[in-house]
Amino acid sequence: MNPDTIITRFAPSPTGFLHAGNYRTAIFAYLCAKRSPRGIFILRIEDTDKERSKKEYEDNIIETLAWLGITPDQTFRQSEHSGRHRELLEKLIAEGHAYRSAETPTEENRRSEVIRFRNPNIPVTFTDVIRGPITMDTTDLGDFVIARSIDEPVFHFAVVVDDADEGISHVIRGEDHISNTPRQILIQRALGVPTPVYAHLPLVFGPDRTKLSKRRGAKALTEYRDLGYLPEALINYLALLGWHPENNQELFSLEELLRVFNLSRIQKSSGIFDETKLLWYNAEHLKRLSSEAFEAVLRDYLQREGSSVPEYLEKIIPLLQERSTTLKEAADALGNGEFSFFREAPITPELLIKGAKTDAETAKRHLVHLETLLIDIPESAWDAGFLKEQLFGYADQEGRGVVLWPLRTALSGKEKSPDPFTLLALLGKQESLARIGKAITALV
RNA sequence: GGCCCUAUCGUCUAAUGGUUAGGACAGCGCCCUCUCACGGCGUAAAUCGGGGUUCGAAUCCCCGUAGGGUCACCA
Repeated sequence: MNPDTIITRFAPSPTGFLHAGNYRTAIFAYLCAKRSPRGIFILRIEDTDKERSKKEYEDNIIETLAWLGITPDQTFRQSEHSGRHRELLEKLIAEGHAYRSAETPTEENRRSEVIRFRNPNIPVTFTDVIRGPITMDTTDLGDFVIARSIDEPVFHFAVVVDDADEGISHVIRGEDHISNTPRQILIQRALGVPTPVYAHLPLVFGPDRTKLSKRRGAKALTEYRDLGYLPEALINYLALLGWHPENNQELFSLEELLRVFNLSRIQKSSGIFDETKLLWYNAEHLKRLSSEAFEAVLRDYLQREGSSVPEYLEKIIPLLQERSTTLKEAADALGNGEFSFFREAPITPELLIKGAKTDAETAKRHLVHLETLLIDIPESAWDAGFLKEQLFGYADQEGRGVVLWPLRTALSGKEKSPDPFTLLALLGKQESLARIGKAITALV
C-alpha cells in the first residue's frame, strides 16, 4: 500500500436523519481521502444499536450522499463484521485485556454479565491534526464496558476493529469524539493494531448557537434538495464552513475543492450554519450553470415536485436563471408568480397608470402611438434589441416612465416584471398587440 | 462538578511578532433603471478581559471570563 494513500470513512449510525453538520464531516473525509493518490473513502453504517437503527435512515444517508456526489468506494454495515468482533473479543479475554464481569441488573441495564476492558489506568496522548497534542488520563474511565455480550460489541470496540480491518489511515469525525479517543487507543494497543491519524472537526451549531438538531429546526439535507438547492451549493458552503483556502476564492466545484483542500487549514472553533449565506452560494451556482444545464435541473425539479412544465419554459429560461436563487423560486415564478404573465395579463386602468404618474388619457395616447409603431415592425425583426431601438427614442422624448410603465403593465399585468422589450419579444407580435389593444380599451 | 476543546466585524473567515486588522454573506447608502431582479460603487462593523515576554503582540506564555464537548450495557 502506498504510504501516501489515505483511507477515510464516514461512519454514521442510522438512528435518525443526518443534518448538515454530519454531511460536512462526510465531505471533509471524502476530500481528504480523494486528494491522495488512489485514496479510498468508505461509508460504514454503524448499526450496532439494533433497537434504534432503521433502514429508512440508512437509505436516506445513502441517497443524500449520492445526491451530493460524495460517492463511497465501499459501503459496509457494521453488523456484517460481527464474526470478527467476536473473534477479537475472545482474543482480548484470552489475553487478559478484557474479562467477563458480573453485574447487578438495574432498571436500564438488564444484563447480569458484560465484557469489560482491563484499564491500565495511564495517561494517553495523541496528536490531533487540527488541535495538536491532547493528553487525557484514562484512570477515571475505570474498566469500561466494551461489549454487552460476546456477540454484542459496544461502539468503542467495534469502531476500533473495523477501522483497523478496513485500513483506515485517517479518522475524521466530530469534536464530540475527542474524549472517546483515549479509550479507543487503549483498545488499539491491547489489540496490537496501529493508531490512525485523528482529525476532530469543530462542531456546527444552529443560529441559536446550540448544537444542530432536528428538534431545533435543523433540516435533513434532503429537505434542501426539495427546497430547490443544488448539491454543488451545499458542498461549497459546507466545505467553507470551517475550512478556508489560501486565497480568497469563495466559489468552488467539487473538482476544484479536490485540488486545493487541505486538512491543515481547518478551523479549530465551531461555526454557525447560516442559511442566508447558503442561499447566496445557491444563487451563484445557479448562475454558473449553462442555460441548458439550468433547464435540465429545473425540469428535474419540476418533475420531482409534480409540477407541470409550461410549454413556454424554454423561452424564459434565461430570465428564470438570472432571477432565481433556488429552483423552488423558479418553479413558483413559473406557477403563479412573476412569470404568470405568459398565460394572462389581468389589467386594470389603475395599474396601467400607477407607476407612470400620469392620467388615463395620456397613458392611452402613448399606447396608441406605440401600437402604430409596432404594427409596422415585421415579425422577422421582432426581437428585444430591435424593438428597443424602435421604441426607445419615443419613450425618451416623451418621458420614459409615462410611456414605458403603461406598456409594460399592459403586457404583463404586473407591477413587477421584466422590461417591456423583453416582454414584447417573448409574447410575440400578435399577442403583444392584442394586449396593448385591450389596455387601450380599458383606459377609455 | 471532573476532564477536554475553543475564543478576530452580526455570520463565515484572512493576517502564523511589524498591515490604515483584509475579503465574503447579511445590513445600510448611492448609481444603473418605467417596475422588479441582475450588476456596479461606497459605507458601517471585530482582535473577550487582565497580566506578562518583546523595541514591537490579534499572533507566544499565564490567570480569569464566556461558549462548547464529554463523563452509558447510544453512536
